[in-house]
Amino acid sequence: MTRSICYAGDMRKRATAPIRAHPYHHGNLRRALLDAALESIAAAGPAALSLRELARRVGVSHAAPAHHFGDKAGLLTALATEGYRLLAATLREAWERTGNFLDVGVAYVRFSIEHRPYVAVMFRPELYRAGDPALVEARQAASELLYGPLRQLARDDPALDPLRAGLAAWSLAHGFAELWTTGALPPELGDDLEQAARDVLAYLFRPVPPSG
Amino acid sequence: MTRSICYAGDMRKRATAPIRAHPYHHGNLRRALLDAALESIAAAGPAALSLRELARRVGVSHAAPAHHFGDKAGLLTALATEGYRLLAATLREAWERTGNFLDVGVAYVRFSIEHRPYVAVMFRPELYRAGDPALVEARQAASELLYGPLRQLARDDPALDPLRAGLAAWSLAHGFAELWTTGALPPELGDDLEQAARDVLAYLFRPVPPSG
DNA sequence: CATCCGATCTAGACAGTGACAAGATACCAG
DNA sequence: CTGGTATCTTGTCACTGTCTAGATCGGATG
Repeated sequence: MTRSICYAGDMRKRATAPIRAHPYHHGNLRRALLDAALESIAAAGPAALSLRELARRVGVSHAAPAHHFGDKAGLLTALATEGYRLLAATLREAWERTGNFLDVGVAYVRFSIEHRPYVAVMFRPELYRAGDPALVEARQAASELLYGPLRQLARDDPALDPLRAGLAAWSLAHGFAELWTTGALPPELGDDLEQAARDVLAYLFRPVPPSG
Repeated sequence: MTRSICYAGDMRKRATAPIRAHPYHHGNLRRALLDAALESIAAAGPAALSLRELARRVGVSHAAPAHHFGDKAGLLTALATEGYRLLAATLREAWERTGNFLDVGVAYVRFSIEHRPYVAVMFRPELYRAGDPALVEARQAASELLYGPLRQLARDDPALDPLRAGLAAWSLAHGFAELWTTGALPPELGDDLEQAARDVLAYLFRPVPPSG
């Protein structure tokens, strides 16, 4: 989470207006609500999310969120979209930096853990509007970055079906991340996520030449 | 779901009492509520679950569920426990019937799809009491059935770390099932779950002898 | 500078929810 | 028949999401 939060008591406001606890216009309420939602989800999951509590925490009235997101589902749709964009950026960076397929998988796992609030929403489509155009576009972009590297790998090994092999890799990374976050994993695995992910992911495509 | 449901208008009641729409004692309210919950979760996910609506659908007062489960979390704890027991039975059956490791994975995927309501609760520990003794026991039993077959496989191939290899298999099956249910998979994969799962799971341990 | 207009936020109200307390009913052991 | 306990009901409370109407601000237009 690299974004900075712009709260109500912003310095810009104080220069022109007398000190007020609650200026009428927040400045960047949309972002503040999203950040508050991420915090809340990190603490108690998306099911326990309360729009009114977000509003309280940010210092606006209970109906203010509705204007920016229309709906609770609207807010979660925005979060999911942002999550898919962030995921796509993460995967692209990993692929361009290492050119290594395994590292993309590890990056996927790391993203799932470090940005758990996003992922907790992204893969619960019943919570948001899964047909939203911006969301669909962001999701497809992220998906493409998962399959792209695989197509390249399939050129070297004709026995590899890029679709199913990619799906296997995606499933493996996704499942490992989910099992890790739900705490379902045995403690003998240790707490070094990076190493554990690498060890486990390596079981896929073992016979494939060094790059994998 | 092999259990039969005992609803309010049971024949036994009618013999001794005049025809009543709502006899005071339901007969098997606990099971009826669990079944209603499964239906509701199948339709709208566990987040949208409403105890009062369950009570209405079963034909009891809004506070009746509290007596059997104490709490909404209590009901979900019961569901998760039951889910883990069912999963354990499914995996055991698959392993004893086929002795094939891949088939256990396929059974896991099939369970995740066919009993989606259970799984939707089981892997969202923030929704229930994850420390509940009965639940912990059921979860460990299911987990053991995932690792057991792997230990046997590791005897043939010393290079196999049973823990991490088992985790890879579990992650792969779990991730595939989750991606399938969220509809995140490309349509080119077809709609034959059994075949798709087999194809994808087969990418793990390819070099391992035929039994895997 | 004055004015208007749209974007942003507030205030109030409503039905629905989970949880709690107190009471009613049914069943069962004695 | 009777007392006691498990089961269920009724009433209530604070809280939530959503809807309505209204207040306030900021910036563009004249």
